[in-house]
Amino acid sequence: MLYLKKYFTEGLIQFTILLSLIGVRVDVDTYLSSQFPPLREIILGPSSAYTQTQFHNLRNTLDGYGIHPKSVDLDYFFTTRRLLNQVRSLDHLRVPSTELSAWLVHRDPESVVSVAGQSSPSIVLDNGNSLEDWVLEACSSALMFVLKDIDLIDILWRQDIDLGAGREVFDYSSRQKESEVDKRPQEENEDGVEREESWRNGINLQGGQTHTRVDGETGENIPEETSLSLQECLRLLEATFPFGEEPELLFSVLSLTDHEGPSTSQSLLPPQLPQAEPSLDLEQQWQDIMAIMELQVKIYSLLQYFLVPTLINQNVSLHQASLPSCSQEFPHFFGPELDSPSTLEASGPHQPALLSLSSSNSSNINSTFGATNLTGLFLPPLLNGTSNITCTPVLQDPLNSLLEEAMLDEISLLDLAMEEGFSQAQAFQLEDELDSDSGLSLDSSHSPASPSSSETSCSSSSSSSSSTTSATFSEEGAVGYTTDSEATLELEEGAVGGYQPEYSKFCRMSYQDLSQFQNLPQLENISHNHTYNLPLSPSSDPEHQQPLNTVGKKTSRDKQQQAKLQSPQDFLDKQSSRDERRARAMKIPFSNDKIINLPVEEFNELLAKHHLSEAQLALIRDIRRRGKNKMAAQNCRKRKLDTILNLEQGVDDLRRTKAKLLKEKMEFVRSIRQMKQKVQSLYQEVFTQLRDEDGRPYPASEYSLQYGPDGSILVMPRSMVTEQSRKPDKKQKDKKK
DNA sequence: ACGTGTTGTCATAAT
DNA sequence: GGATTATGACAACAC
Repeated sequence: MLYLKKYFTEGLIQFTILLSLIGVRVDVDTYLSSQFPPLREIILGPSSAYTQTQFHNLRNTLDGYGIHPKSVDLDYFFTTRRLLNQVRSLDHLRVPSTELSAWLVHRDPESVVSVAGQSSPSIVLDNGNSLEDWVLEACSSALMFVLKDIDLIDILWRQDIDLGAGREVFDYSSRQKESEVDKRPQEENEDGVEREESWRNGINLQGGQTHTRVDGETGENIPEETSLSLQECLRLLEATFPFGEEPELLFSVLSLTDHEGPSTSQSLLPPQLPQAEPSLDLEQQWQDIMAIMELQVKIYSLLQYFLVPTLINQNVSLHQASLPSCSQEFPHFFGPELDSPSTLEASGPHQPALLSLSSSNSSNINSTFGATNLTGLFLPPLLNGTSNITCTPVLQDPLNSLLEEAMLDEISLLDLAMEEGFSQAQAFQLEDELDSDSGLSLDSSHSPASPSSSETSCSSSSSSSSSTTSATFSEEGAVGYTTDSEATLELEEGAVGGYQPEYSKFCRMSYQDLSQFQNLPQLENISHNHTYNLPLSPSSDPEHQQPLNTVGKKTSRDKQQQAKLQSPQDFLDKQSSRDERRARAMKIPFSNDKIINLPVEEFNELLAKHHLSEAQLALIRDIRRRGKNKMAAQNCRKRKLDTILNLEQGVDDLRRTKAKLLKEKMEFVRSIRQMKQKVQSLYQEVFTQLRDEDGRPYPASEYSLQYGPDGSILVMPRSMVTEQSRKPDKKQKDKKK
């Protein structure tokens, strides 16, 4: 059981991320919600650590967790939670819910590009399945991606064969042919139709139990049965794709996989692979997964050699396909961060992704759990330093889409830099602009009132509940209390008791709550030594005043103050708020806490019970007004701060969106440019083959092809075209085409 | 001494 | 209309 638990706690997160990277959506909700609530908390974030507190309202709730109808908590609670989740989701790798679906690129008999995961039923992880089955499924999926990539390379080769002039048998051990193909993208128009068809056949991938191979000579689909086991595949791949070797080796493998016996020519595994290899232990599977990832990186890097411009025009993701050299041009974009010690630490064996997840917040996600670091988590430094995955030309596979979402920012920068000819300095500038704050210096990780700090405080206090300090906090729920003795007093008096302990359970903190922890070592540098006259504090009763700092070691300032004190009464006066001192001076017979926090009816009853002078009544009303206003001011400030933070986040979101849209725009522009080139080449080809009645070619200087309104194509003298084009602009565009 | 951040308080408007 | 809340402005205070 420990064995399983170890893998679950340390490996589940990594597995989830890994599988997400390779295109497998994992349902972790079942596990997280029913079995591992802490994990869910770590991944999805604390649920309510960023909500403000209104002490006077808590007493009206059943358990301290409810929200007063008039409280801003009501909408603020949900809004904050939602926004926080959104913020977290921005940079976190998203953990999809409710299903495990493997995108298995497959090849179907209808010669249509399809992705199995889009239509195939999802594999839902339920608790009935063993983890081993799940792991094996994952391995199978990962392997299928590797093999899919082999198919892709295979296809590319067949593409070259089909497009070759003589359809000669290709020498797989030579890349000379590839270079030749590279050099003649425009010379194959004669074979364009067939080439298109060949491409469709070649790219026709499918996952499943059968592997349909496209015959290089006839173009027919040849179904093949597959029986290669996971181990066999891994051994084959590992033995054949050693790192650092030349691409020629890959060709040899492709030759084997495509043309030799059944033991090597079948690439896709049956989904019931766990049954095929039930003896594989989890560690082996994990190593296999890592090996697969490494192999994928290798294959992706090798794929860069194969991309030819003609393929870009087919069905290859343009922006992916056009980045074959980005790793060489911009290694520093990913390299330093990936190789940074923090990344290595985060991906260490003892604290894998968990620490990064739990400690990250909206402001430092990029540095702890960003997409870039995700690659760093799973890719060997030597390879991920070149970020092959992000820049690798691949077909429209789920890895691509997932990576694109997770690494959008970085990729966008790279794309912008390369596509638009940005200088590296410009790219860095844009990156800094995207990453930088809005100048407000509201990094939540440093703000005492920020959600992250609140969460930290909560976790720290709850995690050390055995200590004297936090014991006071957790037992009395005295968030915001000045002393634990006061809390005890409050309980004894029962004035507003009954809700503080429940309140503490949920670790909700008010705006000023951090003052409670100012003596905690880890928080000493955060909070000033302001002592609040908090509404819940019963310290207003002079007779019950106790020295402060019973919850921790005294600060030097407190010691100095205490040294200066000449009497206990002076000390009490020093520690009391002005209103408390006034109340004491006026001999108000009840606490300021009651004055401030009692509901109006009880407050009036309280006043009626005692015979008070006008001065006392006026002071009591002032105390109540000021006390409520003080809380209101605190809430107001907290709201203001939150608003600023949210706006800041909104600015970041908009910047990301802008970068994404810019990237898409560049892709479209490039696509249009390529289409125009293609149309132009077709135009030239058609035009040069046109002959007049005498069999002579039309001189290009005098004639041009024009699209008729009914779709026909006409040969027109340029003089006529010029006249027509003077009127509408559209025709001029047509003329250019 | 000065700047900055935090907090309490007041005045006022809004609820 | 009174009670409460929200918020800008100011002052006091701590660092």
